[in-house]
Amino acid sequence: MSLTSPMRDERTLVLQLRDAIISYIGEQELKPGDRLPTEAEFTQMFNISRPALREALKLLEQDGSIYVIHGKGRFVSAMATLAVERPITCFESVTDMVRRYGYKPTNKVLSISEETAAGQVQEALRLNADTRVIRLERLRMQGEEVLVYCLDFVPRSLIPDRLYDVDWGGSLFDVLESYGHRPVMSTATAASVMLPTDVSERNDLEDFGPAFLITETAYTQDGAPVVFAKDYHRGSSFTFSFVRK
Amino acid sequence: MSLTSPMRDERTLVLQLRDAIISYIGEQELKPGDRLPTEAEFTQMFNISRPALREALKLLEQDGSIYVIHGKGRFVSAMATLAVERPITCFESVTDMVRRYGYKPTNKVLSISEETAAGQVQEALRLNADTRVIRLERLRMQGEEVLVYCLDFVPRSLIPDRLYDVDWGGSLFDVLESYGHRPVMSTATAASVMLPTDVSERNDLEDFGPAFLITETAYTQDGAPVVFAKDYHRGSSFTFSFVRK
DNA sequence: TAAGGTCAGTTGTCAGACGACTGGTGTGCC
DNA sequence: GGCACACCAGTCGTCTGACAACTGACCTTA
Repeated sequence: MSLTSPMRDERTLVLQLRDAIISYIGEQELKPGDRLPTEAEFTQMFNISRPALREALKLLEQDGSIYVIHGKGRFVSAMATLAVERPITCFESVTDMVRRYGYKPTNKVLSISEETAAGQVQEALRLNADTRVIRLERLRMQGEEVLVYCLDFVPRSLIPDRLYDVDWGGSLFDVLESYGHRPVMSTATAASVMLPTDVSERNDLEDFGPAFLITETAYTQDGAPVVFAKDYHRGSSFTFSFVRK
Repeated sequence: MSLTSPMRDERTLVLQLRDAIISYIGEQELKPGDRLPTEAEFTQMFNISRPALREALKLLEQDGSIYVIHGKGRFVSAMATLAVERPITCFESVTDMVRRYGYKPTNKVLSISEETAAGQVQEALRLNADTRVIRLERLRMQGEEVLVYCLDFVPRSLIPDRLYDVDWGGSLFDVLESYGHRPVMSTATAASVMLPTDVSERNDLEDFGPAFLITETAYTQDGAPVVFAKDYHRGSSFTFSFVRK
């Protein structure tokens, strides 16, 4: 059993190993509680050194796929069989998320404006009291049906162009990336709420029903907050999955 | 800088190291993008070997707290500063979760019965068509207010006692643990819904409002599903946090 | 001046060794 | 015969030392 197809160098050996072990568990149809090959067997199988193998195994231990008993061996854990395709903990844009549900959404910009950061927005984006932010209000539609009502805030300084020169109809993350502020992760909270009455009245959304609200602050790789968002997902159209451990 | 207070052996060295590095980042007030000490420096600092250190660093890489550039060094990532206290991805009983929100909940058993598994329940618990399950319906109350409406299903075979000999007023997980079926993880989905009308009518919950529904299948360490649950959390009382990356 | 080579610093990988823990086996004592 | 204990093989935990590969800066040279 070799690791990479000849020409593929790709990533670091340890990550390849980790995936190879996952594949091995799948191919051998190992069930939770089953014993894994020993370190010695794995190193021979993949023809790699023990430290490299151990780093890969440690990764699997950390995410709970396997567990180890000193002096006995390593064993498949329940987690290994509980792969959720695309959990809520995966960072992605609303646009991509909606598409994944099989929708072909169109975006409708309700309003784009500039204002002074305050309260929740100011705090999340770590701004001074008098800092300007862009306020973007959009609807994600599937045909005539509103799927998500999105309210985004971005520090004005990140986008030095005129507001009307920017295409707000696509993914906000793409816009930010084009200005060198690509968000890569976020902290978020989820709650179940009704749409704010002013929003539902203005947009004829009285029948929107219970909304799945994700309040999210997105950060760049170097830790700078670049977006504060409140996304109201139509409850009857979205279900979010995840693993708890 | 030593690792453990003298008498503390506790866990494996690598895990101690991981936490020590996290502490180091905190103490030195390293910000995202800052460079970490080299492997050589760390091994001297903690007086441990390089393989052990590398395993610890790999763990931090995996969860995104740090990133590495071959030939340059390791750097603090944004994730390191985004610690969420108790994310939704942490497996815990509804009882514990509610307590964490500062409530002192009382449990009210609405009904306990036995029925034949079917549909969603049968599928989640991987049961045959004619298998018996326990159906447990409860309310978590704070004073007179209902916080959560819980509907649980457990394979009958896991609890060989008479239903009325069991105390269902506490954590269901505790009951299962006492029979040797402690759940340790789960797969779950979250959605925003209204309470089923029969539930709200029977329990006088017409004003419950939008509910945060967590549909969860819990598993033991060896991968056996032991609980299928639908927990309707009062939307105005609960917010769930998590990190996306 | 610009292109290229060289070198120190850092991470990636390898090899071999010994310590620590687990479970089973066998022995000796009662 | 039964029980307690010592021993031993198997496995994971940790250490030491070494070399390869990559990065960036410096130096040399055309």
